Amino acid sequence: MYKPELELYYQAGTLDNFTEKQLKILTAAIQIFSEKGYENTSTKEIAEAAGVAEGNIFAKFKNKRGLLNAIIEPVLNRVFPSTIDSFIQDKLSQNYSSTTEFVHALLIDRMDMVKDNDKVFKIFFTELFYDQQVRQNLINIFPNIYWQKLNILIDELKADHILNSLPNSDIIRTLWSIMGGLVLGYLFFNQPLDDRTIDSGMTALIEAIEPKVF
Amino acid sequence: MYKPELELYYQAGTLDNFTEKQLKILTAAIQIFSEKGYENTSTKEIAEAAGVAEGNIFAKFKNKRGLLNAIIEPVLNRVFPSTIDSFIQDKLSQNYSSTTEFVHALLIDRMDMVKDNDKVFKIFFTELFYDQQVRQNLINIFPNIYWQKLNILIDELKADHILNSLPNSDIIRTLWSIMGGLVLGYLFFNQPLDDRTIDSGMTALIEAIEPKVF
Amino acid sequence: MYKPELELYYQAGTLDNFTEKQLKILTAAIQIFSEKGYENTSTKEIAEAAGVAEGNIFAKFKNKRGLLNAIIEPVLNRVFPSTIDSFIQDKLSQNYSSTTEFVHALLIDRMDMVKDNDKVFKIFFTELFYDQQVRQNLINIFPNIYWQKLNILIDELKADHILNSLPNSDIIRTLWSIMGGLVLGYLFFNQPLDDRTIDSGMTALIEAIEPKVF
Amino acid sequence: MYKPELELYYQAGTLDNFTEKQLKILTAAIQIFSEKGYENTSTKEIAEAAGVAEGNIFAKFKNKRGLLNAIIEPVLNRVFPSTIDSFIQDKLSQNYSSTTEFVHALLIDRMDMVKDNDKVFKIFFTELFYDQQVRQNLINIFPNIYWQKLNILIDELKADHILNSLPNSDIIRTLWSIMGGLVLGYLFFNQPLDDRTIDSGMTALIEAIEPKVF
DNA sequence: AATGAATGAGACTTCATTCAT
DNA sequence: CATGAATGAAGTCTCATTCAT
Repeated sequence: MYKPELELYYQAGTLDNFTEKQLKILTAAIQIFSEKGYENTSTKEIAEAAGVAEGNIFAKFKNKRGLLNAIIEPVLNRVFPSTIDSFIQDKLSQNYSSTTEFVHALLIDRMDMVKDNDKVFKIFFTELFYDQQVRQNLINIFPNIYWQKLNILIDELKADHILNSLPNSDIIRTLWSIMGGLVLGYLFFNQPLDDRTIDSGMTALIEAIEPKVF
Repeated sequence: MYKPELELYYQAGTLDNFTEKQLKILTAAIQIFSEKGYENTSTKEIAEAAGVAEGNIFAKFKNKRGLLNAIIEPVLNRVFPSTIDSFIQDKLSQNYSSTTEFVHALLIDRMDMVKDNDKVFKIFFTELFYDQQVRQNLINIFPNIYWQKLNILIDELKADHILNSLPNSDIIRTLWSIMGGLVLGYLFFNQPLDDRTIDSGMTALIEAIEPKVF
Repeated sequence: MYKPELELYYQAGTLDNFTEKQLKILTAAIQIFSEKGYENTSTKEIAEAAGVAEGNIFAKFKNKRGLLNAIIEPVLNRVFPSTIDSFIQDKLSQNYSSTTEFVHALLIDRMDMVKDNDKVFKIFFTELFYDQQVRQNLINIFPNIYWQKLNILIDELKADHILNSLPNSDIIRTLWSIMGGLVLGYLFFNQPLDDRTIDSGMTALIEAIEPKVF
Repeated sequence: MYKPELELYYQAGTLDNFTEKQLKILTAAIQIFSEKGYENTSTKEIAEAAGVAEGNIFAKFKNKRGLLNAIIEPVLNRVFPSTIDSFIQDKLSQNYSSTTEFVHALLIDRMDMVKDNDKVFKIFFTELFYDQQVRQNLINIFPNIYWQKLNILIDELKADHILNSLPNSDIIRTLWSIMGGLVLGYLFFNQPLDDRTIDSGMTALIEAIEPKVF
């Protein structure tokens, strides 16, 4: 469903604006940034790996930071909003009949996306923890309206006995803690992200957020 | 129990080898590294903030990286091993009577430590995700013997019906996912780490790893 | 026959790879190194004298040492081997009829080369005495095969009564002692290296190494 | 006759003014300067090798250059003048009966001195080629009066048929070329300076400067 | 659009020297 | 006399960025 590496961009047809050399730059940058980190990579190194002249980087991406942003922004602007959107809009209409179904809908697609774009996500998370600005950008992605909708959705899922009665913020944190644990383990600590592992995370998550039955 | 910032070092009396100016450097570095990141901080900036000549940094810490290591190493060499040790040795003898008790023993002290040394931990986690070497160092902290003991301990807790029957690796991942979620949320996303929040995380963790009762 | 300063490089067309600014750097470096010595010259000083930005030095020569090597290497890799080669191969075929002729063939060209590239040779000899590595490089220039050929040649010259019966090593040392005396006197002690002086050295050398007649 | 290393100083009783620590500094400096060169040696390194505090160097020798001068000056102020003096005054009275005798008187003692103080001489020659000031100091050692006396002496030796009729400057250059070849070969190129080698140099020198017999 | 030589600010680091103790 | 922490000028080198070709 998601295909390797530049997959995140293709979907929007964004890459149509890139020349072949610019795509080489982007690919090389993703490779090297993910290996050595943004700060430890020089533009010269990227140009050499891409097989182009250094000046090309600045012609298209304005400056080095612009190149990083071109990699990070799709995660920020496309992955998160669309995730939330599909979560709220599409999935809402599906009337989950069980917590398992709900959790499943959330997890599977996202994990595939991470695996298919692992280098991009590695860069994203690295910068997320390194750069206050990136964190702020992530936070700004979610305007109040989202939180309101999300809260309404969670309240409804509670009423339907899909979620337990913990505060919404706790449910959300548990959700991204488990998801984050899987993803960061995979990206940074060579841990598996196969079906069994995802299932296991799903089980833990369900236990934590489903209503207790008596 | 743990007191602010340089607390991590004091315990071992390590700071006895530091002159007053060197302590000022360390304090300034912790402050600025945690704000702007290691790569975005110049040694000149640190020296100015510390009110000393730049050369002092290199006299004591050899180079800029040595200064970072002086901040990170206590987390690596003292926090983690002692945590594991106390977890395995001390706690083992306590014969936990419930999952709640077991989880409580793990969480509370560590969270206090994070709160009291938040800048140091922020630097640590930032570098953990930024620097492959730091990750390797963290991994090397845990020799095989630890994993063996840990597995034995978990097996015993399973037999005592303190933990459920999931694979040990899943239990461990759930454990540090929930803990990590609390800590990273606190350090990087301005989320609370008060007693209520910790309790909530504890509850989620317990639900996920305690045995199901019928 | 040899023309001033960068002559040593031109012969090989090596300088085709140099931009105008890089040539200015090389020329300035030769000038200042020969005046003040490598260690007492800053890259900033060279850049200013060359009228270029300091960064250019490192773009072409990698580091300060690389700049020195670019000056020294032609002496090492081109002057010495070619001297030996021509000495062994070309000259051998000429069937010297007298010691004078033999000595003349050795001395004249080399002395002209020294005079035309005096700054470069001054730097070379300074570093030769200052730096163990340069000495080692010089020694490595002469593989065993050279020494074997040289010994064979000397033996033949002995048989032809061109050289006396002293041990080969003594003949060689006398040869470079006299030559070195002329060169070092010229380069470092403002002594003349005109035809008369060279002739005088030649005479002394011949007296020392020609066979005695009875 | 000359004993190792600090021998050059002892003779004058100069070392009476040195404390034990200062002697250690001097010894360490001679060792390290001769190995790595003056510019590549830090005062800290010397202090550590001497087992004293860095400040001691400056208390006695004023600055780093003062330490170098303390090593070089004895060569300059004691070795050369006394050599010349003894050459002119003492030896003159001996009425050499042959060139061999004359050369022998010059060479033997000097060579022993070099061997017994090899590190000091290595430093001296290195600096001689590296530093214009040292060369000037060496030249200044010989006031005109010396040259006049030397010329008179050489003229007398010519009249006595001890030396040939070459210009005095040529005789002098040949003399120090051969001597220099022996010494520099020994100090910088691991060549022997044993009796046989010295004899061989002596022979070459004699051939070059003795009168031709018919 | 593409090149890569050139720039120069600023980074890290070294090190001779000072001086309070 | 002895110490070594502290200084800060000066050094080498990196690197994002510009711009003429």
